[in-house]
Amino acid sequence: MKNYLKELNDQQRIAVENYQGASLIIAGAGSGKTRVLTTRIAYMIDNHIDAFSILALTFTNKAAQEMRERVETIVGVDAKNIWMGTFHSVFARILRAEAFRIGYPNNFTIYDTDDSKSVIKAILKEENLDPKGTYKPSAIHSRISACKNSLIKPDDYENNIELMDSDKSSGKARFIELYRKYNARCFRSGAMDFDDLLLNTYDLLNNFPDVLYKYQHRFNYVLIDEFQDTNVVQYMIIKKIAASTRNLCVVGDDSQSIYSFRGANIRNILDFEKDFPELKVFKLEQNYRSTVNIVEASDNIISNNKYRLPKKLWTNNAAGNKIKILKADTEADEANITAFNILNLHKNENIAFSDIAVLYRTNAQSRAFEEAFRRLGIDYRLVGSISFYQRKEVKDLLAYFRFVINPADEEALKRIINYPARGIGDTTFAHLIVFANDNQCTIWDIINNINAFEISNRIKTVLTEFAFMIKSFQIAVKQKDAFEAAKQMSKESGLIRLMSDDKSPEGIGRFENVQNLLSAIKAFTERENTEDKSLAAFLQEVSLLTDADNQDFKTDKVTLMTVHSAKGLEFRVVFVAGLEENLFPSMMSVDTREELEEERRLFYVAVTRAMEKLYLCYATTRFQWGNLRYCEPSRFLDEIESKYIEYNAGAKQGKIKTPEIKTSTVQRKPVLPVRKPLFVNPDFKGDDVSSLQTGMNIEHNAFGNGKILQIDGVGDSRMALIYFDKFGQKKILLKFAKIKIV
DNA sequence: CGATCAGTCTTTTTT
DNA sequence: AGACTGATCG
Repeated sequence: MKNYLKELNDQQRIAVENYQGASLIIAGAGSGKTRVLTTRIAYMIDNHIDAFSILALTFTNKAAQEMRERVETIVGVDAKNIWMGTFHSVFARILRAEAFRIGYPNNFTIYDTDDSKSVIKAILKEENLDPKGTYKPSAIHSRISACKNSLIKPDDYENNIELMDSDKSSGKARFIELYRKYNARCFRSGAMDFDDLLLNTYDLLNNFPDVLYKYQHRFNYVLIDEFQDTNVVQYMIIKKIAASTRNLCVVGDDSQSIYSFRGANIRNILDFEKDFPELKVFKLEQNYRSTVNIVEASDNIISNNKYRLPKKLWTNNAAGNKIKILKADTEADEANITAFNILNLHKNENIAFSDIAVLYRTNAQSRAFEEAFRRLGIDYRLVGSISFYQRKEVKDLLAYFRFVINPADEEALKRIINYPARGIGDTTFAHLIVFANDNQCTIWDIINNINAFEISNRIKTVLTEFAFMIKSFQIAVKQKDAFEAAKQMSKESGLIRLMSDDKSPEGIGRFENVQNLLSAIKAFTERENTEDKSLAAFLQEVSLLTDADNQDFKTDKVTLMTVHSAKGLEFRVVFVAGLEENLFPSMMSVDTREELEEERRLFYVAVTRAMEKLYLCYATTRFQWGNLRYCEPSRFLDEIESKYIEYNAGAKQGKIKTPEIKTSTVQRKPVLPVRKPLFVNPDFKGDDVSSLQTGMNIEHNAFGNGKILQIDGVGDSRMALIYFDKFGQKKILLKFAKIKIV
């Protein structure tokens, strides 16, 4: 028997050896899931399975990287050839090769949530809808996202009477229209949002048999980590890819499913059993991570959930310390008590800071801890929801790169066109959008033909200079390597000067971030085993990185992060903060059993991160929206049997007061103007525009029938003034127009 | 067009 | 309390 197999227990080893066919590995917290997955892959390669034919999908980029390293230590360089990554990054890679089939440029941009919301805001503005009323950008976005994650496209949505009716009755009748317009706008910008990466991959496999064939035959073995957190599209995609070989191995723990708000669906596990009736089920129930107290307390917690697969974790580890409950007066007090305990652990028990984590429900809670830690000189690393690449100054420079690579990218253009200030304000940009809409072309097309349009000469000059600069950047990107091109753009755009002029502490921080971005590009171009070192490849990679992917957990610092980002990690000591009603469980999630059970699974995840010591903290008062609130201890604390718990003085007797309920201010409903939806006929064939003359009756691909009132200009600048029956008078640049003579 | 100021709204969680 | 928006003025 191979040496690495000897290190496994019987359940683990069987799960490794049975790599053919469909497998469901139900792996409890701390049961050696990653070890099984990596050993299984190594074992496959040892048994002459071609590394190129293995696809392994993980939850984070970091997990993929670590898994690759671990496989490599067993089987060597072959591990480099395995396709390993997150759903999003692997599919983005596939789409980059195949995007042309669905009408996208291969250098398509990936829109992050901010970009998506900004697109929605722009649409709401054009449609004169109130972004604070019924149509909140974030609400629209999450609804669109939910649709995409459940494979409901605009046509499906419109045909679904239930959805349409519920929109009507809730006053959101125009949602479907916004959904379509949002998609159209992204498409026109050559951009895909996170959900499109999944949906478009699905479409690709579904609509192009040759593509499906190609990937089915390329990936003979598919492995999925954290399967409980996959959503419908993700499952549909892997089902398609694995359909011919049926070698699909999924690993997961239903008790750790914490992403249903993102469309994750525990039902995938049930569907998997139905779709692959031949599957073998393996259960990993021995916990190697935590003490008896922690394992049994976590079992107390999770047994309150009704919906779960039967399994029982056990451990051979020591009984360990009791779980300590810390009661604090305020959030600052909570942070101080935590900091104090951390210093004690560090001094008296010689526990490294890097072995300690503070976990909380919401990112906003980090602040108090940061302050306390700074005051007491405790080094910490903050894993936030905003990654390095989402900081404003970094995104600004990235936007230059994005736009140079994909000049259809409107969101990028919006960021850079007047930054640094060039005297191109909102009004001008709004004009450009109107011109682009009228001409059914991109804003970049308009800028390049700006002389044909009615706009002040000052603006024309500035825009022409801008276009000249962008074109010089485009040449740089073609001729130089990613780093040199990036350096040139950061200088010549004026961004560097803008940053270095700002001598405030924040300004210096921003300047450093931009320098760090350039260093990251440098490192990217010098990296081994990355074949595509273009700036475009760099952009794609960083748009899918999370903050956790960027952290190095090796330096000796205490880790601060949300429970969500702690998934998959473990620490010798864990503090779970803010265990109060309306915070953990969240106020938003106590209305239904399903939501509450998800909060409980989240708490379960938090507790099971701890190896040796666990502290559960709560405060009796907390500042929220500038108001002091009284807090009740979390109901979850009562779910742990008292024999596993040790209270600090008076911890259990929290003051119980009903929190004040903030009454919402009555908002006046905006008057909605009527606007005709625009239907663009994709199959429309225009006549030769040079034959057009004043007085002709014509048909336009988007605006329908009209009459030419006037034509002026020559060459590319030739424009027609047209009166449309449905849209009134418009000035249209003939270069882009699709017009038929009637 | 851009800077400043007042008023509004915010909190889940993330690829 | 702090970020963000929109209105007003230079």
